[in-house]
Amino acid sequence: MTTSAPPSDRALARRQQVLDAAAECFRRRGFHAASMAEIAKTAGMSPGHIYNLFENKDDIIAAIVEQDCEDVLARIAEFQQGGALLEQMLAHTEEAIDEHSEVSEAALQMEVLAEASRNAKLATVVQRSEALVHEKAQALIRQSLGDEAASRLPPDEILGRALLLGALFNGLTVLGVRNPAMPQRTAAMAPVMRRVLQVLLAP
Amino acid sequence: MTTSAPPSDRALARRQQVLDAAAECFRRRGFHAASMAEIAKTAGMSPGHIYNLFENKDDIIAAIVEQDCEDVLARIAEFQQGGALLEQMLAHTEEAIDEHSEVSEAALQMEVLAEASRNAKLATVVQRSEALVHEKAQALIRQSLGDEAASRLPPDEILGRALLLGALFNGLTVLGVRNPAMPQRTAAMAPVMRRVLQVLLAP
Amino acid sequence: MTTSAPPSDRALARRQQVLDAAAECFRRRGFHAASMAEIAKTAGMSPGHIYNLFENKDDIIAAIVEQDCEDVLARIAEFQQGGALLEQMLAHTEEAIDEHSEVSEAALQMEVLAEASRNAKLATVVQRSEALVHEKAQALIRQSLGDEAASRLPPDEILGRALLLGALFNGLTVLGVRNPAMPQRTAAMAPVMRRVLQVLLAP
Amino acid sequence: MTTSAPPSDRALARRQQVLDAAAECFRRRGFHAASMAEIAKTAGMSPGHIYNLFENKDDIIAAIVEQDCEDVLARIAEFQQGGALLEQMLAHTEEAIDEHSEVSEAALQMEVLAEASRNAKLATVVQRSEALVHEKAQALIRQSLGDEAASRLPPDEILGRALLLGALFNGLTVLGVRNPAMPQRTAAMAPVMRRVLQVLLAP
DNA sequence: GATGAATGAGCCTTCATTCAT
DNA sequence: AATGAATGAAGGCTCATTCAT
Repeated sequence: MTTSAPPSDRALARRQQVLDAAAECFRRRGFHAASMAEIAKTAGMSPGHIYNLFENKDDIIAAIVEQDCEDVLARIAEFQQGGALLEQMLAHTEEAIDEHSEVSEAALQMEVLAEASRNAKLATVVQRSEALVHEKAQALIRQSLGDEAASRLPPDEILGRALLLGALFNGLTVLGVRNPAMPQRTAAMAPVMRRVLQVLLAP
Repeated sequence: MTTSAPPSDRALARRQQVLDAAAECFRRRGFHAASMAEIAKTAGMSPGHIYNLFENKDDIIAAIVEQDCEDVLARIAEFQQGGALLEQMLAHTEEAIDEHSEVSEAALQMEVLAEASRNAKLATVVQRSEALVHEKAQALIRQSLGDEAASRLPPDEILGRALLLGALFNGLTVLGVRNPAMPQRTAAMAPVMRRVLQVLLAP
Repeated sequence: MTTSAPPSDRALARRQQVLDAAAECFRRRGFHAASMAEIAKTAGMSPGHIYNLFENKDDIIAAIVEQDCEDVLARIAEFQQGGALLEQMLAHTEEAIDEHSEVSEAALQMEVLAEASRNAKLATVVQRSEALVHEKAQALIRQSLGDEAASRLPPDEILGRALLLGALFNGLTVLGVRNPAMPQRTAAMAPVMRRVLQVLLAP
Repeated sequence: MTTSAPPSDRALARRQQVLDAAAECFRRRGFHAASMAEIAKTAGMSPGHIYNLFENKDDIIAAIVEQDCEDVLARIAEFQQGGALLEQMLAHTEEAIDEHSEVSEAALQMEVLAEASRNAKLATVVQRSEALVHEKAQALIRQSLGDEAASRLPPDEILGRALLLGALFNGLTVLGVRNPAMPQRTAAMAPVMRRVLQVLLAP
């Protein structure tokens, strides 16, 4: 019943095909409206075979979230090697805003979160992902402040900054759905955002 | 097809029953998983009768969003009469955080947004709601700054502040789902949040 | 439970309103697609009240068929007083063709017949109507031939002619549905029809 | 959405199962009263699977009509090879009458026609079927008359004869519903019918 | 590994009919 | 006599999932 053997390389590649196809379908149609048949067709395989690679539909979206999480961690790692965090973010504020509020990606995020609030397995994945990201984010902030300065702050200060920074970016995603296509949005937000980033990242 | 006569008081009360029941079901199960039968049962009426009060299932969630919008506007109006905005928010930071990140309400919000990105009718309602709220929020910020100070700011400055403030609160909602039940969350965020609010609301 | 008192004049008029409205709705939408709500609205009364006047939806269509039958009998009676049958029909061949193949009426006829083949009550009405019409038609043919000539024919000859005449007109109705809007239809059929009528009605 | 690949032999056989089952159910209960569940059961498969073979319920009845049409065309082709048309018809008049007025088949015809007058897709199929049959019928009549004789007739004469012949047989079908089970019906009509056929098919 | 035919539970919606007023 | 709110059964259809091949 349960998969026992370790997945072969071939199986891994097939899994990735499904993940890519599913992400595309979910973005296009939403999690519920995308049918396994459609995903199978997009992935170039039969519906039945997907069940040799994934437990069920929920399992697919969980795997997508896990992969997204790794992307975010990789992103953070880049920052970590890029030197002064604050300067980097100030330099790419507009891009960051645009990227987070891109609507089709934002829609998928909402879908995932809605689903996570009542699907235990997905909730686990989402929360683990969140935990990992927060941990890294705190490390990044701490490093950016310098160890001395960081150690002089109140104990939860770094946590609070990381949480709020996360909230801010997630809020941009929500904005992407609630208010798509306002032309001056990015331009209006950027200067304000820069001041907020100062507050969150400066010593 | 649609009822043309203005709905009677009785019908209005019945509609409200359905809206309350539906909101509860959507929170509990999600929009797709909540069946009309379940909503009907919760509302204490037959499934068929719901269709005398609402066009269809989509119409129900649209009405819920409209009502939420009115609640938010009422909330903003209270602030408007409560005097200095910044002081009020600084005084209630913890409450605001807790309230926005309450998980069952947050789940419903995610559901609505996910649905809105693919359902034209709902999208219209969500976007109109967003527009109204933003308008009021800008008025509130302008009033809070004082007319002189406001007029001296760059043209999109107020817009940018309102957008970011909105994003921040929506981000708290997302946090409510991604990271439910971290005990020190509110305590850790509040001081940081207060500094951010200063940046967003001070002259 | 059962209606006991004889229907008042007012009730009779209300019944007629319903019959007219229902006939209109059935023609427009078909028997199944026309809802009692629509009929009620068209008749200018509430759905509930229709059930004070008719047993149920089937009862309405049965009453319509009965009324149609009376119309046909009246039509035959006119012919009976109009003198030579054959000459009358030859003079109005085109009209008769057009009238019988008019599509919206034809559609209703099909609906009724389809329904009659499995609704016992309606079947009774339809068959009684058919019997009455046939009887009158035979009388008409007999009268048209003259009693002497008629008496010299084989016993079932008149019956056969009446049946075939009926079939022919019903066939035009079917044609109205199977082949609506062929411009030259009437013109092409009329001369042939006249020759057939000669065969059916001449001594 | 729709299956693009050509249906396999297996699929074709399954389709036929459904068509046979549906025709039986429609005859027994009527188009509207026959449920997909009943059809599925009769066809020995699950309701869901029918939708792998047919677009929807309407599509099934359309396919039935198309098949009927082919049967009729095959019938006409037999006549075409059987030599003198008039003689053949005179020799089989009784059978033709009985066959056309067989009640359960007649009921299905009525149902189809009623439905066709309101369902665009079905209407197309019915009208195309009618057109094909008429074309063949005219060819048959023309051939039966001999080319010389046919060419000497007025231009719409053949069309008129074909239309009337069609009407006559369709009228028999209606008779099958309006007047089922009159014992002497066939015997009474046959001689009259033979004289009418002379008029329609003789030079 | 891979297919795709097949299942069947369950959903939204409609509508004839009833009944309290 | 008349209303129209309310019922609830039933229908067409979808789709995640299974399984014989």
